[in-house]
Amino acid sequence: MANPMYRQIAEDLREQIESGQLQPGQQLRTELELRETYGASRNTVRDAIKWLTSLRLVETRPGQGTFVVKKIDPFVTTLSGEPGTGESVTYHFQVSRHGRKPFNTDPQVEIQRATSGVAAELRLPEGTPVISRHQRRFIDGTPWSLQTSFYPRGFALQGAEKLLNADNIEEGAVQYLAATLGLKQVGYRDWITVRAPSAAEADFFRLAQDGRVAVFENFRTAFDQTGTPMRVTVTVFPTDRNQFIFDIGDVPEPQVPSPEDHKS
Amino acid sequence: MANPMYRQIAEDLREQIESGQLQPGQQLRTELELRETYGASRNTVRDAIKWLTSLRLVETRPGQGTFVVKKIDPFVTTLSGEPGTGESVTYHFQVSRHGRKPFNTDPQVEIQRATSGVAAELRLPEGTPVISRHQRRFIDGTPWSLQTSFYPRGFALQGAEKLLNADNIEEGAVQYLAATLGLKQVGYRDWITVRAPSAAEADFFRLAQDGRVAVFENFRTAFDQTGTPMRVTVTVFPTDRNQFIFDIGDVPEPQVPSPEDHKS
DNA sequence: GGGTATTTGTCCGTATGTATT
DNA sequence: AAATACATACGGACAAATACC
Repeated sequence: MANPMYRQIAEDLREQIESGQLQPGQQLRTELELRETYGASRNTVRDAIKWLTSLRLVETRPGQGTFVVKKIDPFVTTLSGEPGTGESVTYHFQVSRHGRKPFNTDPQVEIQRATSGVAAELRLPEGTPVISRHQRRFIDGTPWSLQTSFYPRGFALQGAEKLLNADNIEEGAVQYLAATLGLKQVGYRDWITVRAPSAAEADFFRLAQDGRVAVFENFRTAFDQTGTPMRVTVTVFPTDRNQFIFDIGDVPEPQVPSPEDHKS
Repeated sequence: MANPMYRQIAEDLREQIESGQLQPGQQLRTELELRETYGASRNTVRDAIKWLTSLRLVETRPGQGTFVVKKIDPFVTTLSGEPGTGESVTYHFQVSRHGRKPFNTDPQVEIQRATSGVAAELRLPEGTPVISRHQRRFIDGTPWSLQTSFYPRGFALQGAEKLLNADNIEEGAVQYLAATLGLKQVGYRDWITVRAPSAAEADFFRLAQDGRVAVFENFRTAFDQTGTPMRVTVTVFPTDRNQFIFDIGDVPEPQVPSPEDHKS
């Protein structure tokens, strides 16, 4: 089947991993030992390990060894909250259900020119200045997501000055905009894609730089009562530790669904 | 920065790709030529190419060369249809909006024992026999998704015999179950994860076997008017050609959003 | 169909560097 | 400081896939 020798070695090791003979977190035998075991050269053994690395089954640590990857207990985020609920509230709710502690850095606020994507969503000409509020978000100390919200700059001039403050808006941006500008968020659209992380993202999330772990990118466009987009939020999540739930229509209470149950 | 030579070579090639100097689909110079260009050994050049491969920037074709990956015009699927709408209808609607032609194989119907995940979602004991209906789905000839729906076996005995037929249920399974068993689908929960493809999945989707392109796995649990799960649908989509939309609350009409606009 | 040139894939051996313990 | 283990880099040989004549 898998003719080349390095694939056969990889297949053998893979079976040991998937059968539980090699446990998550456990160290494999060293390259020199595996060379003896399989009667191959060290480079061929390394090719086998690279193959398993690409499959995200093992990871190598210089000076230490090769280890079976530990599955991260995933962060499960319900993205279908109430339409009038902002991101922070929605996320906070979901996360605290698991008894986990989220932590957000204070937002980094900038006036930026809208990129084509953000401009199109906000129905503004490309390059229009917008308010950008960027946050890094952790759960129990683990890097969880990078989030940037974009608002039309006019919002700040029309009475929503807090958007320009580098503080969390305690009452939530949704409530704040409703109170100050009379903008009610009546709905939103989530657009979910997957791509390779940028170098900065890989660094923040402590992912390998080679892109083997991808990231979700979620574009959320929120609409006010007139059907006008009032905000675009871009959130990036590593795919190795995040899962999402959307409830559509009438769905009974969660029963604390366990991610462990979700395997084909 | 990226000290090792192969990373420097990779970085140089990457800039050529991202600057557009090397166009999608275009062939890179051969390994032998790059060896001359960079004054490195062929193996070092190959390491650089492997790095770019892992980042999904290039792909190699034996006997032909190395090519800049072409971005696939993505299939955008709206997963938040009406709660009373089945998968086939929802997907069909979305896809035809783009003037694309979906094609589903006839379902492969089996009685299987529920795995732990499916059993938990259907609230059945693990190992309970369930009806499994599996389809391969294409758009314009491109492998698009693999879908398996699971129903309690009792449904067939109670009057919904068509569930056991290896034919598409023309009126849609949702309408059929409403007509025969009085089960109205009032809502569903989508649970979205990302993982490496199995060998069979990589084969079907024509993905590399090394898992560098991941797949979405969506677990959809549908509920009837009593809040009881009536179906679990597991759908697998390659992440290199699929994106998803969820509309929550009041969202204005699509305006045919272009995926090209969605880049950070 | 067969043969040849081209290009990537596999496998080996060796030497040295770097990270960790 | 020494030992261990993976990372980088080189050079060489042959195999396999593809394209072209």
